[in-house]
Amino acid sequence: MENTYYTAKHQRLARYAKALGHPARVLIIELLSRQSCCYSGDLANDLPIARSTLSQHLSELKDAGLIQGEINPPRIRYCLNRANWEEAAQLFKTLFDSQL
Amino acid sequence: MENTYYTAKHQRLARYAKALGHPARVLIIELLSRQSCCYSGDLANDLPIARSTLSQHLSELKDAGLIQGEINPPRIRYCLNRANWEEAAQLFKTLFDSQL
DNA sequence: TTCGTATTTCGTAAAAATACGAAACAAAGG
DNA sequence: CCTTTGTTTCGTATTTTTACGAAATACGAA
Repeated sequence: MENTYYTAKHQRLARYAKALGHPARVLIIELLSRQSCCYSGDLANDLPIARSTLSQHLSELKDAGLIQGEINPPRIRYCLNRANWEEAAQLFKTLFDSQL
Repeated sequence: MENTYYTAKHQRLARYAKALGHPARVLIIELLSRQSCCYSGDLANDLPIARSTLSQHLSELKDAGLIQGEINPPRIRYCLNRANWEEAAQLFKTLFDSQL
């Protein structure tokens, strides 16, 4: 991590961008940002992928910090991680605003 | 492409996001958006990777439509693709603004 | 306790991304 | 023509991503 070339911001931005780098994850995020929270099963109905694959995508979004899941047995409720979502929004905004 | 789940916007957003999903590419884009255009060799000095690897990253950004290169022998001048950059900015903005 | 529901983890396979150095290329200058 | 310069393409190796179905887990209800 002792890299003088990439700053923490570069790395975080890349991390968030990568998490959004698949249409399924974009759709998941879009659904979550519109209707607050969702259960994995509800998401499964809106996506053309196996539930295990959906679970993997959810894990990636979670690892990147964009979403969080709270257990609500026997289901798991996924919501945006608002704090990180705000950070990501800010990082992207700064990048896009920096043009001449 | 006949997928009723992912819209064209989801796919384009994912494409742009994926292109930004590596710190080297974030840095490249940041440099380009700040100082209009750059030569590949100049970028090489700011990045901790081999020139051939840089060339690959530039190709990916070009394939995603975020940058364009114009030949200026014996060098190649890379610039942002402004139209697509605007589109990407708009797509991200819409995504981030759609929260409750 | 056994069953049913919701979801994840495991095992695995195939494809894509990342990286490097060597070689190729294209154009200008000697 | 030969060399130098800037850059890309090729060949290759390693790692990561994407995807699926089967099995495991966790919990409430019967």
